[in-house]
Amino acid sequence: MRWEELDQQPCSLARALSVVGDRWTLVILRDCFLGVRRFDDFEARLGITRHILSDRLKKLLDAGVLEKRPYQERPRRDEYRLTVKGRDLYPVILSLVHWGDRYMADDRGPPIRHRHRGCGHRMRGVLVCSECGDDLHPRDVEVEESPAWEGQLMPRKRSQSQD
Amino acid sequence: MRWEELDQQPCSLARALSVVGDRWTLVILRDCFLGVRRFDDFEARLGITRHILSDRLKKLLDAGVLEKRPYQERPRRDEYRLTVKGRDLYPVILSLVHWGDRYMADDRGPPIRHRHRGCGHRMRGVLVCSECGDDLHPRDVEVEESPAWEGQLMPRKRSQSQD
DNA sequence: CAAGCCAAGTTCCAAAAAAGAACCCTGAAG
DNA sequence: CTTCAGGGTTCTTTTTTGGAACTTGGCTTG
Repeated sequence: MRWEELDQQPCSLARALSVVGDRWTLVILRDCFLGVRRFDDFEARLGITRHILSDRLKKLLDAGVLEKRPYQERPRRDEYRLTVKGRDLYPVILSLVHWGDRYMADDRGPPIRHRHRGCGHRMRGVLVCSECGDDLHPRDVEVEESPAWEGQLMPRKRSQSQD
Repeated sequence: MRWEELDQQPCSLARALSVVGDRWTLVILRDCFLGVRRFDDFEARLGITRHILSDRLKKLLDAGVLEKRPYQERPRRDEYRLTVKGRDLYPVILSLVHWGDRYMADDRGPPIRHRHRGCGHRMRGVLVCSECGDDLHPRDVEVEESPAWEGQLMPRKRSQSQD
């Protein structure tokens, strides 16, 4: 399968990755969440080539994850800002950050800490069930195919141990 | 910056992406969470070349996200399984799936539904504060540099509107 | 008024990674 | 002793990146 076909797969993960699944897009978005908005600032912070940066920003605009807004006229300059669609990627970013904090930190510990303004504490993001509020673990989640894709999604069964 | 240098960046997101940030790794892991464990099954389901699949599985083993376990002797055969480190990527995967469900679904709706065994309801994963349990939104989270990286992480300030 | 400068990109070329297909190895099984 | 299954590796062609230089429009400075 070629990368461009990924957004036609019957899988929301594959489709999401067709937007944010390449090597640089999520680091660009991390900077967006930190308040970076201008081309040169992205370039300076990311150490990414202008070529690739330009291409990725364009794709994020096309995908509706970022939008351009003028911050001055004459000369016209635009900055890149997260849309609502883009802001909704926050759980993805924060989950990745906490995974990195846990498994990839060196002896100096995690480089960034998060504090929740609501309660004032240092915290992590935790994934919970939208209905009952309990923590979610993979084994507690049952997946069902939507009838529209009957038979195309799930792995064929092998006799397999449950651990 | 070259891709291989990403794991030395003082940023947990960059380090996490040095493991799972390429085009195929997260789709491979999605299948792991669905119970796929064998080379040929991955190949058949993913439509990925054997070459790349082999390379990615090897990298996931090196990273400690997957492990090989024998499921028979004579001839010896191994399967790939998630480690605890790998299972801890579940929030990332589920967040991406729900983002895809919301923004990338076609008229047939999301291909897969999730049910929480704990409460029996169809649900989404929601990100909440580990301390107070409230929903997390980017604006409610304040980031602080750890003293060990003073000055290397945050964007330099520009006078900028807050929206 | 020419010479720079800044933000925001493009263009061009060489190097690296991915796609696609064919081939290899090991240990049964017929 | 030929075939098959599982689990890869090799080879060649396309695509993507990396790196650096060039462009464009409008200030600004001497």
